[in-house]
Amino acid sequence: MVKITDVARHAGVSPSTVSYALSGKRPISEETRQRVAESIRRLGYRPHAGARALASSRSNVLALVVPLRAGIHVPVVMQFAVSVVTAARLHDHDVLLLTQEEGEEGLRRVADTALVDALIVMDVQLHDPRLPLLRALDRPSVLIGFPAAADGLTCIDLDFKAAGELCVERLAGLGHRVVALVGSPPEVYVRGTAFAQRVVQGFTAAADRSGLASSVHPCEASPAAARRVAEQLLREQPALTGVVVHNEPVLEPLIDAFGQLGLRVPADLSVTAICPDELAESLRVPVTSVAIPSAEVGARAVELLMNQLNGKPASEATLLTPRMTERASTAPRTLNA
Amino acid sequence: MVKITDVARHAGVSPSTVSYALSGKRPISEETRQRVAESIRRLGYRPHAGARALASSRSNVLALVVPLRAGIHVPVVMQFAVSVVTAARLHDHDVLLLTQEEGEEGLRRVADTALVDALIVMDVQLHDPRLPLLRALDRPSVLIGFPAAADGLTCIDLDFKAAGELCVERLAGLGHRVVALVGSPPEVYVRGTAFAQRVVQGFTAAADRSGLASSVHPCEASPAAARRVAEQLLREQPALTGVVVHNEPVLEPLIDAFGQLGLRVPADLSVTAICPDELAESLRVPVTSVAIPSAEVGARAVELLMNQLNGKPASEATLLTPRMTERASTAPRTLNA
DNA sequence: TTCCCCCGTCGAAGCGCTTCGACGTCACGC
DNA sequence: GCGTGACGTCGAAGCGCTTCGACGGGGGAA
Repeated sequence: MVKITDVARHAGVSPSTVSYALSGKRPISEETRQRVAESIRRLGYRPHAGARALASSRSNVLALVVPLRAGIHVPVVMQFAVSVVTAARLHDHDVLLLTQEEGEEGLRRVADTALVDALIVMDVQLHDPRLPLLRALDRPSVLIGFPAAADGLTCIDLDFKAAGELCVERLAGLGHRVVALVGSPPEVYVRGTAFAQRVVQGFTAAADRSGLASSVHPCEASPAAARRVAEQLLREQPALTGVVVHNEPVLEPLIDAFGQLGLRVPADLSVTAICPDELAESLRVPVTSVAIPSAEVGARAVELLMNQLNGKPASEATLLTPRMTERASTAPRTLNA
Repeated sequence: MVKITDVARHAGVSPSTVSYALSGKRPISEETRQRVAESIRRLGYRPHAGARALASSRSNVLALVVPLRAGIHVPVVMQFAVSVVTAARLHDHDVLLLTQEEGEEGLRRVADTALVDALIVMDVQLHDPRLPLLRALDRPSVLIGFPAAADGLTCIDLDFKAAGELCVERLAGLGHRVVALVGSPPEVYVRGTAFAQRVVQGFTAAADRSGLASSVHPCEASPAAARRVAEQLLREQPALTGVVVHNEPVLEPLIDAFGQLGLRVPADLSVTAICPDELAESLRVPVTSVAIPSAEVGARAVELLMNQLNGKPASEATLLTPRMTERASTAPRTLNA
């Protein structure tokens, strides 16, 4: 293994000079820098990560905790993970993958052993048991999602409340008067997953504000459940002309089910969704949707951590403004009349 | 930060004794071990990962390279990643997540900096450009999937050829005489993804052996493409009664498309698939399928690495025997006659 | 009884890097 | 002309851990 002393000897400088040439933490003359760079290239030198971590107390690794629970949409998680890795690499950091299964002990372990410099935690619950730990840890962390009390914690997420509102307002703007929200599976609400609840809040608030009749329906992630919800909606709200869907796997089956029940989208029924753009675009009837910007959230989360690692003050809350893309699933109600 | 010398002092032993008590690499009396354990508990000691890595030249971290390409089914990747993390933890290792985007340089980096002890590489191509590098690297690696020449490399995967055969044989056993394979998107074959090609081989070989008329159809991962393939199949092979699907996102749309074209599954058409069990089970018509055992592959991959890290000889090839689960999508051809 | 060897423990020497203080040199301002 | 800094570099001191050789004591073999 070629080490820093080998490079130093080869370049005719001291090891510390090589180190400074590499880190830029002290001025090094252009000529020396060149010579060092050349020696590094020639010898194929790679600094030893462990030695570096020990000496600098920086591992240049971030922990990413991914959820495994029922009811979360896997591709979104994956896309998010990838964007975190990509963003981290831009800052010369790597990403350690932890599963939620590891729990608080896992977080404590990677933090206390100095395996990682900072943590990103996904799928935050309203009253997440990990919050006290994250506050107490001596390393910065970013939560994806907002718990009930976010004080002292850095959080980021799509503004799901605004997303819910946006979906309703769009329908209201098209003249729809009776709307329903088809939401995530019941267990997601039961365990207090913040983003799901926020969508409900936004949906309800906006419906009330606009004077719409509205209802909320959690829905299992299966075609059969979608079918049941569709039937139930027609039964209970015969005047229904607008549906907001916040449940990726159910979006397509639900539209199918409405179709089989004689309701065409968008002729008889307008649908808006909160889901990744790729999903919304790929359906038979492309769906007007609020995007879940996983890539942006991931990148921003990394930026927030980097700021903290570089001693900048931690901004507490970052809510990303939802953006809606008009597609083929929405139409003015006048057409249905 | 509490360090090993603190523990040693508190327990009235030397640091090396603490180290040996922890690692078990030398005999330590039960009494001393107890005392050390108690001190560790009391002081909340956690060994510094970097220091450990430096001194022992073992980071206890594995690299996992995940694919990002088009045409791969994301949930399978995610499930695999999770199983790798879980298995790694059982061996006191963590997992560093790399994207394929990082390429060979990424592999070299984490290996040469001693950031990781070993690597797991997914989505191996038949002529993967990373193979020479992996052979040359001074740390062990396991490939998920088989390249054209696997010599000197440890590989593991489902036996996709056998899986393709199994699907055909099942259909043949039910009396079907004309079969088709609906495969992965064209780009997957173009770039020489081993498992996709192996399925085709198995499918064709088994069909020939059984004297079946057969055809192979790559298919984009969209409902529209599924529809087109369904129409094409009916046109070109009117006598078709058996279909093998190796393309997760297309499985459901394809069955739907056949339905709309007047072919009921399994009454008119028997379908077998190679896909995760969860997918096969969740469809309207649960599909007879060969499971993709991501969890098992992940766990086994980790075991293989651990063996190599512990100095045991590296087994070269591990092919997992495919297992088929009978579900509702297959029926004897006599029924259709 | 004597010799060996194994058990249990210690001390010291690193592992390869970063960082701190120090030092010489040079340019500048007064 | 000399103090003052900034610049560029060096040497040494660790960072916290593992591991190697050594050593005293006790038990079994001879």
